[in-house]
Amino acid sequence: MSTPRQEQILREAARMFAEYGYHGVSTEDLGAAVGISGPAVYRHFASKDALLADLLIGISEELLQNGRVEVAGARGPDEALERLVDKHLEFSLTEPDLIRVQDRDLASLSPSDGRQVRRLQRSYVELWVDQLVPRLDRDQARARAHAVFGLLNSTPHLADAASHADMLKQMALAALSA
Amino acid sequence: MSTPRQEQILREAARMFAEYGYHGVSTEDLGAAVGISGPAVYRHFASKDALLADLLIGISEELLQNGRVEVAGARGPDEALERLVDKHLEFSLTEPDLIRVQDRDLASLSPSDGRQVRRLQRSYVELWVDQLVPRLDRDQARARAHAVFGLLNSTPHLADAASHADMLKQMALAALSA
DNA sequence: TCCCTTTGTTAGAGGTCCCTAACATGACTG
DNA sequence: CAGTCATGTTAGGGACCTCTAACAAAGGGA
Repeated sequence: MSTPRQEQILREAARMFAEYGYHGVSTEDLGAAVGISGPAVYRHFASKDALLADLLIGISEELLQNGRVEVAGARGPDEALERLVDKHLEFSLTEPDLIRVQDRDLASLSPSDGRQVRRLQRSYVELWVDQLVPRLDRDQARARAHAVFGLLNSTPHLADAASHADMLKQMALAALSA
Repeated sequence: MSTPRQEQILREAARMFAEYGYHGVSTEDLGAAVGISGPAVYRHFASKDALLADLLIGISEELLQNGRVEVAGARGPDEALERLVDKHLEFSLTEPDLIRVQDRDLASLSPSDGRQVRRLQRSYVELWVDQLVPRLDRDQARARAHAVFGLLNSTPHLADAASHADMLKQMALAALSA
């Protein structure tokens, strides 16, 4: 389904999109990053749009899938929230570029791909909201979830984010319970 | 120093850059947003780069200036932190577009403008860090400050952020004390 | 009244970008 | 060994983008 070359291009694309934005990176840049010409990228992706869609749909699906597994494995909402925080943090520590691209270049997707990504993201948010409803109404819960995402997704701004993982987890849990 | 027309263009530019990114908005788009042609924008700004620089330097200076005033008016670090949270939140509620553009399109600035903006941002961070050092070492304090910025800057993702201002403040304070 | 400044217009130069066309080459496969 | 497929290459078309040039019109002194 996905060749090594494709994965390689996607990884470099994530890095460059995170820094310069989708429109700030040319197909020539993308090819050069993996040692091929610009047009050769089209042997592996139908279009630059499709490449971005692959990235964003992939990350959205992975986040949602991870989240569902954690919630299913938890005994109750409190444990579920702690596991969601752990998993989300792990993701944002290992893939800060993808985290950054996801909310940065969503508007550059085609309308149909944009809808799909937003639908996946909404499902992921609702997963968190479901664990918060025992204590809050859904509207507050949604705002709280987004705020915690902002906190956990701050890792791209940190030089050595991994060394602060524990602290970020404690901050997130404190914010969830405030 | 700054004409009404310039302010008008800057406001529309912030809105469009926040949504599509600097490279995703053309000078024609910028002009059209205020009812003039694309080239007419150059009667008010030397270049598209200069326009972005105006935006980013302006917001960075305002944040830093606001922060300094709050810290100077506080009796101690705890009160200073609460006032910093209040002011930052007020800013991100009234100017979500600028908040978004600031960390999104920084890489599109000229090297020299980029340095200036990063210097201002660093000073702002250190303002927070200074209030946290009684309890933490500077490295942890910096990570904590960035995480709280992420939390407070989540307002662009919220439909009706203003109605959750109180909750966001409590979350931020809890995260600072965790 | 005349001229200068300000702020707009359209035309277009020069460059970049996405993507296709046409061709090359090496590895399988019958 | 001939043919096909996968994966590269260079050349270039057509669109768009930033910015300049050349000109117009309106307002405000001297």
